[in-house]
Amino acid sequence: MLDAAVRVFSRRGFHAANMDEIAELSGVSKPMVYAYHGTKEELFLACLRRESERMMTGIIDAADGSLPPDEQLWRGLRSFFEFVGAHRDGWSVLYRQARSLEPFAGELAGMRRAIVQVIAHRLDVALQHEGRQVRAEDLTSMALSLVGASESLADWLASHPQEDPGRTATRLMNAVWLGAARLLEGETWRPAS
Amino acid sequence: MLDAAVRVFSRRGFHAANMDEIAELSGVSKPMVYAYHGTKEELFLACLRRESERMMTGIIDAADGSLPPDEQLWRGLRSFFEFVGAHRDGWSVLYRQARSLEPFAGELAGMRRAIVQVIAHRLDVALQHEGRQVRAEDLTSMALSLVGASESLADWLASHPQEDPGRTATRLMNAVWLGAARLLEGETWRPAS
DNA sequence: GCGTAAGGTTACGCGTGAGTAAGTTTCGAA
DNA sequence: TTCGAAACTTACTCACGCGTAACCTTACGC
Repeated sequence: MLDAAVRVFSRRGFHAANMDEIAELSGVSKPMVYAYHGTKEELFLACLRRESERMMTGIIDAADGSLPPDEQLWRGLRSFFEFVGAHRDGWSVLYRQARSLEPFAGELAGMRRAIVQVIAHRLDVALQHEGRQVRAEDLTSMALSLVGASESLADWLASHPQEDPGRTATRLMNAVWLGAARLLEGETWRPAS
Repeated sequence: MLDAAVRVFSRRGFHAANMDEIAELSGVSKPMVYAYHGTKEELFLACLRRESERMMTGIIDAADGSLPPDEQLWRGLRSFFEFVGAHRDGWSVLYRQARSLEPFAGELAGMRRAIVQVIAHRLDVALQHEGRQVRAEDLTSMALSLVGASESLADWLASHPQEDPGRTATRLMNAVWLGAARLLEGETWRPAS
């Protein structure tokens, strides 16, 4: 029943989705949907919570803290892309719908900030381990870039069903990790003008 | 009048925005809005077109093709972040609202694909100039990552008014360009497992 | 067999907001 | 001074879709 809701919300968007369609796709009548999940907002929130928990637990379990930093990062990314590949509709609800709808945007934004902070912290640990100190704001912007790049590739992956999530994760590692490694060596790029 | 519409759309979202509020903020009555811009969808589209054109012309003008690749990239990025800094509401409409609304998503997605292809092509030129051949799909994923990272930082910038757009652009260059440089030297990251 | 409660459905009330018809003011030309 | 059209407003219609009241039906204890 939540599956039906997630599908309709992802295809139509929160507002354009109507409860009758969700009910029909669930194979029950509308008052049943209300009986089980309350109002439309509550139903949407239930979808949101389920999908975000599925995603987060996968990532957290994958990125075991005892592994080396690059391995941690890679496993986290792979888990993320696997979630997107397996739950395209869920991803669409989390990323496209919830982020722009006022009652829900805050919750999602908070979750995203938490992820960014976790990644920034891991980067910090990795860099300190190599004896380098990096400003907090630079760490944050690196983490933000990484998350944004992941989201972008995730969206691409969601519309390319034949693609392998692991391959996508590897591509991103290549594009990002090596840049981080350079920074780690003290190299920086500066504008000429 | 479009300014008022952009503001309301960005704050409330397309559906929650109502024409009465837009009319009131414009300082005219509702039928006037309809007289000048047709239906709500047409009004939104007008906002979309204006904001996207502002953004695109800025970026295209900045990234003059005769400059060296890194300088081109940096100027394009700086122009993009300057747009976001100066037109937060416009950015919000383009990025948060339009992408998730069915009648408009296609147009925006097409524009974004075009940007990704342009960047991928520029990267290709830069790499070939250094004598390296890279698979088309790798170029695309690098460009997608770059665009996603830019969007992510743009969103962060939009909620940090005191921040300097140029600084944000420089940070992104540091995080991304150096990674590309490594790839350029033939180095790649591979999963251990 | 018969009351009753759990688990449904059908059919409606009602607010909201897009879009408009009809009326009003402003202002320039004759 | 009057006519008329352009520019604008007030006050409405009407569809849509959330949420619910009222009505069925199946199954189980007594």
